[in-house]
Amino acid sequence: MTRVLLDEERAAELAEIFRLLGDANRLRIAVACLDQPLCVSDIAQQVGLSASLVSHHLRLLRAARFVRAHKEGKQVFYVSADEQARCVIKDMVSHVGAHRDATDDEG
Amino acid sequence: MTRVLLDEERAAELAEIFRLLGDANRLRIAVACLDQPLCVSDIAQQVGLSASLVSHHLRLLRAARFVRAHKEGKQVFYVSADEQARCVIKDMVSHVGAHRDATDDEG
DNA sequence: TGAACATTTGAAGACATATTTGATTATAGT
DNA sequence: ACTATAATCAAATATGTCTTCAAATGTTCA
Repeated sequence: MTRVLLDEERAAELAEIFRLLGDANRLRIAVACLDQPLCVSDIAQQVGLSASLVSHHLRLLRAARFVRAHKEGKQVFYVSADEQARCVIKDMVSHVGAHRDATDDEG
Repeated sequence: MTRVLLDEERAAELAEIFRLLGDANRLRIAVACLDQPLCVSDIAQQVGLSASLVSHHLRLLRAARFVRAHKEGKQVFYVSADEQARCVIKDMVSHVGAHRDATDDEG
């Protein structure tokens, strides 16, 4: 049997991650950046939110190292920070039984 | 390549789960109930919170079917609802790299 | 320099949530 | 019936968060 231990400090860390993904808009933004870098306005259009609001959420996601950003001219592209960030989301999505799509050529 | 798709409705569902675990106290309560049923006062003592507050959080966890309850005399015991609920937490904990303990004989 | 675009920032408002406190219900034992 | 314990509930406070809006920053191009 495997017991999960969780002291106060670790609980706070873990809860912080959960809390961050606990907003539907922010979660959709995080998911949008899973597979390829997207600029703010593209994300905004994809999730149907204002660029300002998306930027606000991206700042939080970046602060928690869920996404990283790089600049190209006027635009700033955001993408999942690393494989662990992707795993956390993908595993959870599959846990809850969301749809997956094996296609590669449609976006 | 596997793309994760997330429509608005599904994002809201998933975010709801994340949000629920996004509070450190509530997360610790959920973790405490992972392996064995515990009554409210035991949980309260274990996490260092008032019984009232623990009860409050347990109500939310139960509403989301993260835990289930059964009564024994004056006490109400809470335990993780099912294997999926346990997986969601344990996977996340391991993702973040929390301690695990393989012992069986200490409580 | 000036205009147009992309993004960020700060402040304000609306809204939701966590926590405390005291009262209330339910159960067991005397 | 009375007491003690366990848990829940309701109201109130405090705290935090999401969102919007307007202004500001930085970039490209003419």
